[in-house]
Amino acid sequence: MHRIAERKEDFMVRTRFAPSPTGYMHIGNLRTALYAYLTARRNKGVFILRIEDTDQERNIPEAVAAIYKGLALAGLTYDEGPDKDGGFGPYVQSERLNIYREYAEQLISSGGAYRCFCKKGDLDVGEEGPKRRDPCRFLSPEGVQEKISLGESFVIRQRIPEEGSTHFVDAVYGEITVENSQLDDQVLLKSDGFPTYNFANVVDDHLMEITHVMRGQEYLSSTPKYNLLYESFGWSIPTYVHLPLIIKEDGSKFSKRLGDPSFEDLVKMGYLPEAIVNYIALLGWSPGDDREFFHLKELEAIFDIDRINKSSAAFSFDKLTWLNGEHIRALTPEAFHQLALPYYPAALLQYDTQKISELMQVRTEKLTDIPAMVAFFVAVPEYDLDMYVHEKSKCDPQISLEILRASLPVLENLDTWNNDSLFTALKTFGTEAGYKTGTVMWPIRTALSGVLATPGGATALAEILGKEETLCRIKDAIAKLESASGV
RNA sequence: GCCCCCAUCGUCUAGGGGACCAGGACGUAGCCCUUUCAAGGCUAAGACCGGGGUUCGAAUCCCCGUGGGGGCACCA
Repeated sequence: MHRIAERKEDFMVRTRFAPSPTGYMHIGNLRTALYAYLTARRNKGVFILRIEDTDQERNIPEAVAAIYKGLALAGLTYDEGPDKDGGFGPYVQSERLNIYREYAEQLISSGGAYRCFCKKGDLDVGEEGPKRRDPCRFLSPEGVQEKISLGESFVIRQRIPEEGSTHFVDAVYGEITVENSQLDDQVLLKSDGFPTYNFANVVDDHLMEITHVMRGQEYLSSTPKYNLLYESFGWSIPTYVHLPLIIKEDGSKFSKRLGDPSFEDLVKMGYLPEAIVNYIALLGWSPGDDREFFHLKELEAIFDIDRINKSSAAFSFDKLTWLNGEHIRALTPEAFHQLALPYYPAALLQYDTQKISELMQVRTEKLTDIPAMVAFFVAVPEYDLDMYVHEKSKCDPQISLEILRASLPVLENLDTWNNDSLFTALKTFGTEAGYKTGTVMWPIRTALSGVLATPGGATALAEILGKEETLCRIKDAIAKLESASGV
């Protein structure tokens, strides 16, 4: 039944992403998925999605959907998975219970495992001293039979050798050796018949012919136990690729529970999925040259396990924000416009939003910044008069009033209303009146926006606002300046 | 407590015995450009955890120390 198909491509790289359904995509998980995906793609291999839902108490309904959604959002397409049979299914662990039971029994027969009748927590390690072996591992076959017939529930535990040490080579961390005496007789099959992760991952990775087991570094120390399992079964050991942790800049854990964003959260915060993926790729891996901007497709061509780092990496929102800006600027104007549109207030639609987007694209770092940046188009906010003070433009409220008054007829008489004609007209006006261009533009820009920074200068704003609204706002500003100065 | 892992600018990193008085990026500061702010360009400050070895020579190799992280569940 669960026989391994004879494959010609024995060397075919097969990687897997095996999340448990928690309801969201943790940043660390996303990176694990990404690296596994990239390794498969780079080697023309197969990327598999497997759902690890062996914890009955922790399963969240709908959580599997979040996994699909997350992967799709990131652009990580899998070749085999629950909804994409590749002949190695089922790809959901709760549907493989009979398989685990069968292999657990096999292990008991070969002596690699035994039944344990202790109650939960009985074997908890003490504060000090070597951990003691489970008494049940020494139970006679008769004793076991007796307890079974009495209906006592049991778990199946791995029988770790008393002597010796276990050694393996990790693709990232190199050689690792652990004394067997340090390893505990971990539970393989729980009393509810479900396997533990520790057992299921070994059985599945073998049956699914995973060549590169990629996972977080937190599994590094239990890997010797998995090796012992592989050995007990007589299976060949896959290449292990343990990934360094992702932490925060203060060195603490990056955790959803502690309020740190998940992948989905980051997207809601205005980051582009592609920028997040790009950034995540660089947390723990480097291409070897100075490039930092990558599209997924480019990563697929150059990602290399050999260049994965050992030490944990801190997640920097600053750098992600910068990279997000890079990705935004790399978008076509139309693509950016489509992304920006949902962030524009309804009232903005009276204007040429396409043009607004053109001005916004180079200035947007996060999509969520957009509403605040365009709010003035809809309505000029209350602002202080010293907004008209600008040293570099040699401007103050007095001069501003002069300029606004004088430029009003210039604008009123302008027939062609676009950025170029506006700029030419105002520049000419300034030259003739003896003002620097900047001195003319500052009060107008301020009058039109009421804010310190705008996407585009005075004439760009005027073009978008249109002649009528522009003149109206300038008159308002004149009135405001007049009432303040008492003139 | 025991075991395992890690250690280059604040952060991400390049570096795998001489090409390093350590390179790039983010962030920070300044300048240029300029119709505000950005973007772009230029410049500056900023690191090999400490101590021993090995070697003609060490950021690179070894050992010890220190610091940080991870693991020791019928969770993954």
